[in-house]
Amino acid sequence: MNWNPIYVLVKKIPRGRVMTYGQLAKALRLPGGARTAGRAMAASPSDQGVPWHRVVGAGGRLLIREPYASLQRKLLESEGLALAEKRILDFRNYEWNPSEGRRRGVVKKEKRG
DNA sequence: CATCTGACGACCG
DNA sequence: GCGGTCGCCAGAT
Repeated sequence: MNWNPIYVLVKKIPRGRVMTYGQLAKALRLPGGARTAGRAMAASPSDQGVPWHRVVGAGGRLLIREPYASLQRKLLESEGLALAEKRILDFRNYEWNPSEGRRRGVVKKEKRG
């Protein structure tokens, strides 16, 4: 199969969490950087369970264009993420790092006022 | 071969 | 915080 390491890593992103193209590139030391990750994602197979919607631009920006943009928004919202027009709100709380592995790493608790 | 176009990211104003 | 620009690299025309 096309076990592109990018897809392997993307598959590990937990539900309700996201990673950026740049993070993927950095984690896998992809030559060409984030664009390479983006190119791979654009060609991600739809029948291999790759949660492509969990990959977003730096800062939690939503970069995908229609018609997939709508689908991505829908999927992310269904996983509990709050979205603004062009980005994920409180992106920092959802960003996932492969090192977290099975660590809790869940949402950082907000300071109570 | 020249040029344009991206599922990008860092910078700058 | 937002839009514009530049650097990067592979594919398409």
